[in-house]
Formats: sequence, structure tokens, C-alpha cells
Amino acid sequence: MKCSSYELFFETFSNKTRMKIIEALSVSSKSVTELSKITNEEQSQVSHNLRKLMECHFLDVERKGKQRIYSLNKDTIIPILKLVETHVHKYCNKECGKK
Amino acid sequence: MKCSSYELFFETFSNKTRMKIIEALSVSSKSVTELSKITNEEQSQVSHNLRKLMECHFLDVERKGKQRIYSLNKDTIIPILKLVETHVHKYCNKECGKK
DNA sequence: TTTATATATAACATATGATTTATATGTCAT
DNA sequence: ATGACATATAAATCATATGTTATATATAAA
Repeated sequence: MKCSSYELFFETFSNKTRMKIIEALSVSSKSVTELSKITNEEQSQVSHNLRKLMECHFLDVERKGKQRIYSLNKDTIIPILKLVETHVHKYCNKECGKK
Repeated sequence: MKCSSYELFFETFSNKTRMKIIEALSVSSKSVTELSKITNEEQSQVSHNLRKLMECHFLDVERKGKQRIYSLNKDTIIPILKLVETHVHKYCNKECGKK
């Protein structure tokens, strides 16, 4: 599947694990292990998804000893999530989001 | 896969056909057949994807004879796309968006 | 250097979404 | 009611993403 920047952008957001990561990082920067604990996901899963988030420039990293500390690119991510929240609130009742 | 409102929101955006539909509708409202021609997709494909877009309240419809005229919910969609565009512009060079 | 810890990556099985084809429904005109 | 057109839906196949396991790399400490 060829994927324009737009689709890649949204695709990267549309995943539970990645959203959990983003949520956790919106509070404060964290290491992979911390994220793994918080999200209750395998470490490799977290790494996998961090990679995708990085590819979209949603995150930054810095080394700190053995650890890698990931942080959120708040400039884009926060305002987008706000807009989505508003939309969901406005249009989606409790039935919404079911499959 | 269980899918919260957020994931569903983004998932619905993350598709080439649906983006083409949104793009077309951001110009003006259109019937299914018109959308099918513009996007160069099978009619059933378009209907399929219109359904998903409707489920997310991204679109409105009204009947006009045999046709159904779809229109964009501009309140949410336009500002979101603006944000994404800004992000993509800022962070993604020509290599971006490849898979 | 060896060991322990943190993280990343590769390979594969499985789940999920996309696409296609065929058919059903719904509306208008005759 | 019949035929023609517009749209929707169902089912089947195909493509892709996810999740899992195992392993590799990288850093720090002993």
C-alpha cells in the first residue's frame, strides 16, 4: 500500500498501543521500560510502535545512560488531540467507538 | 480489535480512498456517482467508504431524487487537515510518506 | 572482559482492513 | 407494475498491520 504523508499521519495515530504511549508521554517523558509498564505491553511491542511514532516525528528521543527517554512533540500532537476530543464529544454518544 | 472513538476517528482518516473523497467534498457536495468518477474508484468502494465516513460523522447526506448528495462536516475536518498539513510541511521532506 | 540491563530488530503467525464481485434495495419515470 | 438508474450491502479474496518470540545490539558496572 502506497501511503501519502496524510494517510501515514493518521494511520500512526489509529492504534491503541500508540495512543496509550502518546497519552503517557503527554504527562511526561519516559523510557521504553516505563512505557512498557504503563501501557502494559511487551517491551518489543513498545519499541515497535515508538519507531512508527518517530518516523512520523511525533516524538523525540535522547539517551540517558542505557535508557532512551522519549518525549512528545507537543506542538502538533496536543492541538490535534484537542480537536478530536471536541469532535468526539459533539458527535459521539456512548454507542460510539464500537465496531 | 476494540477501537475507542479516538482510534476509530484516525483510522477512518487513514485511507487513500476516503481521503480522496474528503478532498473532493471539501470543494463541493457530490453524489456517489460523481465521487466514483472523481476518485476513479468502483461505486461499491465509494459507498463502502462513505459509510465509514458517515459513522464517524465526517459527512452529511441528503436525498435528491435517486441520488444521495454527500457533504463534508467542515467544522471538524477542515481544521484537522490544516494542522496535519502544517505538521507534514514542517517535518516531512520528499522521503516522507514512503513505506 | 564478563555480566546485567535497556532497547531494537527480525521472523513468523494471526488478525484486520481493503478490494472486488455479485446482488439487493430504493427511487423515479413510463 | 416494469424498467432503468443510483446506491447500498454481503461475501470472498487478497494485502497489510499487529502481536509474539527469539535474538541482536548497546551501554554501564563489576
